[in-house]
Amino acid sequence: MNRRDEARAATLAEIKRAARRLLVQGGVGAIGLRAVAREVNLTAPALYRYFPSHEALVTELIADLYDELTTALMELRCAGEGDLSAQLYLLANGLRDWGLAQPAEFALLFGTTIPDPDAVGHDDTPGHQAAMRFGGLFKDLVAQIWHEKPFPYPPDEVLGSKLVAQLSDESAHFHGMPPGAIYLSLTYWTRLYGLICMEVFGQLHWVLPDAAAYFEAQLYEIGLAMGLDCPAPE
Amino acid sequence: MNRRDEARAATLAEIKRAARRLLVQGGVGAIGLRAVAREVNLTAPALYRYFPSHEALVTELIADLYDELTTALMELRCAGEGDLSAQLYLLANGLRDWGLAQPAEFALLFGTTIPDPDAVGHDDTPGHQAAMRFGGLFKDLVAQIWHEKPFPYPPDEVLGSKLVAQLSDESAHFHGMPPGAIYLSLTYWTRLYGLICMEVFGQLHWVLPDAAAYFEAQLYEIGLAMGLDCPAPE
DNA sequence: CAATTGAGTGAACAGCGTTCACTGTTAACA
DNA sequence: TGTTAACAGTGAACGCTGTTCACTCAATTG
Repeated sequence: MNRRDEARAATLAEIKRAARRLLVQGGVGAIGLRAVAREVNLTAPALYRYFPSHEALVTELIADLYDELTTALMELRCAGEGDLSAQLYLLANGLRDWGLAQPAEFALLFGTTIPDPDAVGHDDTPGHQAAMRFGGLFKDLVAQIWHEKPFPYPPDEVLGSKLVAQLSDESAHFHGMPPGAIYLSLTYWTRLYGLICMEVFGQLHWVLPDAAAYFEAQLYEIGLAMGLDCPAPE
Repeated sequence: MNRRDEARAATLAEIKRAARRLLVQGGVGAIGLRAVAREVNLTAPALYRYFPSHEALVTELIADLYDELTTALMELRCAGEGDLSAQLYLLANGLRDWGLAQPAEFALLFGTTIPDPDAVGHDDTPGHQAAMRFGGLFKDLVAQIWHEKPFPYPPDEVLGSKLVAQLSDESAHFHGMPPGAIYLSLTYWTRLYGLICMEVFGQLHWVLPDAAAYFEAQLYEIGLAMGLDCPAPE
């Protein structure tokens, strides 16, 4: 490790920290090259020694945030050792709290990422892998819940063959759960995920001024459906 | 109506059409003042005779899109005359199809709108009112379904007093439905809404390559829960 | 017919991402 | 140890953005 390499690593970390600071303060739009450069006492072109483009900087920031959120949630889950019900609550509330506390970061990860139809095969980007690790959080927990005490699930007939085929392909990621159980898990996941997104993005305030109680009720409902011993809300 | 006023109205409509064309082709980022101006054979400063700022242009475009989507869905609902189950399917699938067909417009309406904590009192913007009219679509349908054949709903005790209080405040918008029934309706709405958002924004492809079958199953489940006679999927 | 309103233009400003020629400093090799 | 190559960083510039301003010309009004 050269002295130059050390300086480089330090500067790179400082750039990321600055970018993140600007993101929190002023949203994605605030992450300008000149703004970041000013924050670390550099000029804008100097940043091109560290990132090939502005977009690359933001992309790397996204991957970092994903990793950070994932580890934070993993630690949170570890806090509820043994009690799977508590772990579900910790995970769901943890994600919600994180989103509500830092809407800008949350939006960067989960908001409005219109998929490029052309970009199909690039599943090896760090952002993609980080997203997969994040998704694994929920899959692992759900699989553990199911293997410990399988909850009832709809038979293949009511789901339709096309859906069952897709769910079966996902079976490996869900540690061998049957399609019906994966379907239910997916339902719960999309419910929580959609709920949090809507609340953070203000799409829920049209109808509910404070979504906390609603979220709690939904989480309770989902926990019950998974056969967990959940504390009744308020 | 002067000849000048006519020309003005025509130009304004043409500007909106051009902006919309650019939106469809290249997303929100493509709606540049110079790009729009070029499209209507004007210069960028000329647009300031019609809109106070670039943001105002986009905002007005949003309101227009809301209105257009709302009337399109209303017409779609009218197509399923009498059959409430068919109307639910038409509405849900209509919104989904609209979002999938025009992701850019969909993102503009429903994506990543981080609410400004300061801007609380401005509930009189055309965008807000358009959004309310849009929300009314689902509320009206659900209320009609419930009044025709009330579906079972959880008693107030299991929901918690805080949530019941909020739901009761919404009772007027749901044509006098009880809190428990509103709660269930809200659950179905957020499920559909979240599902469509996630699919359009590509957050569902991580786990399901084709979300059509999944959406159909969810819609079937929801229809059943509302006590409707729904066609079983495939 | 004269005065006024208003649409539209072209130049300009600050800021954006990005490129390029150019400085020093640091690391590597003879 | 001296020479050379690699590298961080700068300042100027390009084309782009939203926006403002002085100005022109046509249409409306009195």
